[in-house]
Amino acid sequence: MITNNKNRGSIERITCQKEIILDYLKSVKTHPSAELIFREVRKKLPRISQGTVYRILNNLKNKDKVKAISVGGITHFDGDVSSHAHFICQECHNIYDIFDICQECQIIKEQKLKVGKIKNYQIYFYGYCKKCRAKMPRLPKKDSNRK
Amino acid sequence: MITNNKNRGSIERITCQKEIILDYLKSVKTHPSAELIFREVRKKLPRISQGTVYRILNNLKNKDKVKAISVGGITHFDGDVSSHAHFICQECHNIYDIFDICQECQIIKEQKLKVGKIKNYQIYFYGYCKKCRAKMPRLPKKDSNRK
DNA sequence: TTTATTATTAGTAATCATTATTATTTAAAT
DNA sequence: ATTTAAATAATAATGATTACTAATAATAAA
Repeated sequence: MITNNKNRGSIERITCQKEIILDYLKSVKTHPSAELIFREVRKKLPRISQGTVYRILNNLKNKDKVKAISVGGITHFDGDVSSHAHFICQECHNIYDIFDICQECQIIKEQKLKVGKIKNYQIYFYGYCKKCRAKMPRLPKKDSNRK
Repeated sequence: MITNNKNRGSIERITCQKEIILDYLKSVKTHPSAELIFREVRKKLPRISQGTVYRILNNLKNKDKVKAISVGGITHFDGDVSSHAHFICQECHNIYDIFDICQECQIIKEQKLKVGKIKNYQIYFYGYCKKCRAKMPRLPKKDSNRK
């Protein structure tokens, strides 16, 4: 029989796993990894599996409900989807939010390039944050061989 | 006995593996992954190992001889270390160079932020390139569940 | 409310890029 | 030529992420 559902194909279901993961990401100012999100969410849902966390995070990302930030091969997630950049400390690996940058760049405002239209963008700044700089007696060696 | 070598600590040796990898990266306009670099370099050095390629690429990156570009969990390398951004096509996954952006942004020019000094940065634009757009009858669905 | 349907999940195994290890090789200093 | 330690090749290990499958549970239909 014919359904009245306007959605073609699969219907999205509301589950508490989705809600708790999104609520957690909206509640924190940090940028947790999937692994950390899994550990935190498991406090509320002890039976949740890692695969579920990864799948839900990917779905949220694809729906632009969260942003993904790649740091040293690990994906971190940001519940704040407003336009902003990130500063990543090469010592403590903390991720800092940088607002007030995107309205300056004409390219970002126009969202157009010769090669194609910009759907999305990511800006990463790297350096040593002031906290870490204060702790350093000298600057670290350039080729530390570490990622 | 005391050495006259100005370098503190380890001495860097010149090897053909390093030279061939860097020459390859300088010669191409594309942005190959470590895996592809390994396959290409092996044509000249059939006995080179993957570990060597990864280590040399990391060293080159740490010495700012090459740039690393992270796309979908895979690290790609760019022999052009001049200031430029990248446009990544979400369909064909090609990486396009975008020049003429960095001189616009005051923050990038000043290299200073409240949180710390900018040593380095990466700008990624995402979208569908014109080539792929021409092939598409309609826009793809948002949540394709693919990375 | 009960039943049927199927999206979603939990648990686990598999994948795959990258890193670590170690014996061997080799560039360069003596 | 000999020495020495940096670099390599080969291989194993790691670890984040994905794939798979049987069980569960959110909706729709009866």
